[in-house]
Amino acid sequence: MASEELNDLSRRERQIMDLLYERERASVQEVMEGIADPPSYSAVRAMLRTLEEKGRVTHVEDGRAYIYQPTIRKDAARQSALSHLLKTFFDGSTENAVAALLDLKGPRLSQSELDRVAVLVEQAKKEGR
Amino acid sequence: MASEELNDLSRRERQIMDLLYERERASVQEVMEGIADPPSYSAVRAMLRTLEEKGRVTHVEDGRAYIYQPTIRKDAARQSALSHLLKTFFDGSTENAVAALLDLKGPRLSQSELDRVAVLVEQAKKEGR
DNA sequence: CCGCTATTGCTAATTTTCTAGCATATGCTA
DNA sequence: TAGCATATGCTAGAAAATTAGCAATAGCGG
Repeated sequence: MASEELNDLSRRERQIMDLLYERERASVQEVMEGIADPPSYSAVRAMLRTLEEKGRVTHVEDGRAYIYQPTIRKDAARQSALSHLLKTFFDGSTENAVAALLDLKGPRLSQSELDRVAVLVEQAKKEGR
Repeated sequence: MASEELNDLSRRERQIMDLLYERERASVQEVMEGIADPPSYSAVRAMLRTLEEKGRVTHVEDGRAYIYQPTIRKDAARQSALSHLLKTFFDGSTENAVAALLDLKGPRLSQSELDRVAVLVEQAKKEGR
């Protein structure tokens, strides 16, 4: 049961998938504009076609234009990416990951946001009983 | 000022870098064994050489064998990866990311681990004053 | 010392990725 | 309705990634 997550994608394909997850959906133009050091319009089209063949994206038509979006839901992709990150960089430790996360934005985290995070942790504690 | 993070690496190169971060350091053999659907020994060697040319890894000799490790420190690479993940999947929201993180392991998170996370959040709150 | 094994240095070939650009269709506007 | 701008469908080519395998060297066991 092979359910690859972020493997088997080439560099540019991954860039495109990332953008599609960030934006939820996008036209060829938008994909191209959203990528740093962007490939040509033509190249983006070709890669979206490839991704569609691989079953990673679908498109719907909006007028003449195609709007693409990932086939795997964002929350599933998220879990998978997070899981991989945890394994690769945090030795599987949720605690370490949270620490890094809090560190990342440092003082730019608002008190209220931290409050909400605290609530989440409380909830988890209760559920874990 | 070009400080690429995880771009400009090919699929296999990324797999290798991930493994090196996970293990901190590894021989060619270990890299090969650590990768799912592994490339040949020869291929791994070639890619490690490429990565070294690109400045992403260095090696030291251990007897006849080379032991490779990333040039960018784990904590820096971590921050960068986390930052990218946050942007791509969590709309930049630390809160959402923590929620997903707590969700990921669900009930398998120990009370004591949650306690330590709570402490981290408390600290962040104080520092943010 | 001799042969065996594991390792690196290379180079060349194959496969995959990435790109360009032509042909064609569709909607919009004057 | 004619012309323009913007899309897609293709196909072919160039560039990059991936792989294989030969030659040479170093250590080790007998």
